[in-house]
Amino acid sequence: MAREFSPLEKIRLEKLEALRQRGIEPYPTRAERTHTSRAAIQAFEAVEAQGGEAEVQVTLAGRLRAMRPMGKITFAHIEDGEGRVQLFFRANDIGLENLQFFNRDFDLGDFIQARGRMFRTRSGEVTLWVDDFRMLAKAITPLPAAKDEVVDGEVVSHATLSDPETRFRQRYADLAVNPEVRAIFRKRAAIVRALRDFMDEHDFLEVETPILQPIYGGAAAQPFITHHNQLKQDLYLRISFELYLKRLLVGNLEKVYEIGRDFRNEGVSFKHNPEFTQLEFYWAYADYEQVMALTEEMLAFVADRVLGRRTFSYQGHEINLDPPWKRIELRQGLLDATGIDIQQHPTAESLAAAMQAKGMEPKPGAPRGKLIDALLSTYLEPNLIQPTFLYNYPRDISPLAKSIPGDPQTVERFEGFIGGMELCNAFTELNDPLDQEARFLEMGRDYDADDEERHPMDEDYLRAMRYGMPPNGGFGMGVDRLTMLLTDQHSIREVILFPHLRSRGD
RNA sequence: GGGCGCGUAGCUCAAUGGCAGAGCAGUGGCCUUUUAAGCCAUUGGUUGAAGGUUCGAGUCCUUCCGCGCUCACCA
Repeated sequence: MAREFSPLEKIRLEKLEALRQRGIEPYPTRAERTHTSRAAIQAFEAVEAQGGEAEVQVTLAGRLRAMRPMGKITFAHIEDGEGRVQLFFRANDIGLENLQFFNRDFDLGDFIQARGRMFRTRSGEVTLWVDDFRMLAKAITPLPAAKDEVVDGEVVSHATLSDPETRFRQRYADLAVNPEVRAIFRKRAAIVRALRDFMDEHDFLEVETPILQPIYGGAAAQPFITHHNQLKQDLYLRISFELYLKRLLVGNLEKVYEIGRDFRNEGVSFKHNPEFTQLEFYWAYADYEQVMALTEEMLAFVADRVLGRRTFSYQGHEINLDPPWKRIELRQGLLDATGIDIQQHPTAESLAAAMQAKGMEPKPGAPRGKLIDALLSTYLEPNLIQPTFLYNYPRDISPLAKSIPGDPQTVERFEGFIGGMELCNAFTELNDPLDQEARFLEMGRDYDADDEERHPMDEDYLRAMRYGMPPNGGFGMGVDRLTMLLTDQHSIREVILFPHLRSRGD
């Protein structure tokens, strides 16, 4: 099917043809630039501040974002990676014919290059006085461009692209016209950089482990399934890094971390995307208390680096990342929030009865761990605004965590919450291969690999553990959620460049 | 997957069941320090798609597509 151009696009295609008729290549191979917008303005202001007469000659490049032709002069703004700068064209300098050429055949959205000297206009804006200009790349489709107005020094945009569907499907257009969106992703990059620096500075080794896995594990999520043609083998996209990273501890890599993508074939929501970025680390000879302390240190470090301070606003709440975080034992937290002591209810039946007695509606047939998880999600999580660790979780929802000595039903596990949202999950890792095998069996893994209904036993992981795994603490954190917090975004889609959307036949 | 809501020009939005509109963008013209520049003129629509009710549907009904919120799901 041939591309259908809109009427607006057809006009621009005519201009493209007009350029070619003049012998001008609308997509030249090379560009020139001596200064960014900001550098040019700063260079001029520096000369100005010294009272100097020296001319600041520059060649700038960027995207045309505003044009104001006024007879025999034209003002325009171009935008580059650092900001905007005004251009001033005058028929006296470039010739009337060239000015009209610019006004007629150049459009908003085109990339251009302009040479000249910097000056300050009567109304005070540092501007490029253009003596030569050139097309760098013609835009055929008009940007959904807003018009900006400066009111009391604040930029007010009118008719900005705001439809979420268009913004996410055409993120390039969103980024091109919404500078605050670009700022979010710059901040995200700074967050990831800070996390990496923190781990490196603490002597953790960055590693990469398989995304395509014959047996998935490390979390209780549904996987995506794919297929290797030549090997005639189904493979899963990983749902966590955990089991591979802990194999590395068996290999005497004492401190390892990975930052990468996980894939979970589950519901999409404002805090769930099917693929998301996680940081996991495993730390030999540490326990969950040490991991808790390192978590506090890490987030304070990231905040210092990225924000320059440890407080920030999230959805109307002032959050403070100064250590130490609040610590609440899960049992006590649930007791305070619901009046139910989970310790008094060692079975699902007993706990469900207690919940019913409180007027709750526990899901029929749910195991005890699920009921506790539901209580946590409903009665605790939404209220955990300031950084808080919930710790000591029931064993039956934590098959990879080690029990508390003397309390086999409770494991050394914590989750960190900020802004009413789960951010991280960590525990003292189970390193007893026989106990691990028993837990896998309890969780429904099976040695009978022929039965497709059952999740196969990860025998290789157990073999690794049998070689001996040092005691260790492990940690996982959603990098997207951390970015949501530090950029004050309610939706995970706002911090993922190309969030998952249902495909559409265009 | 369930419930609720939304989908109108390139963008942002109007339109009691009764002629589909505005601002910006676009096009033509005037304008030599403007900055949402201004002034004059003007183009632009399968109202997400398909059916139905009605003399008449952007509006009401059904189905479908997509998006949002929410619930469920989610160690």
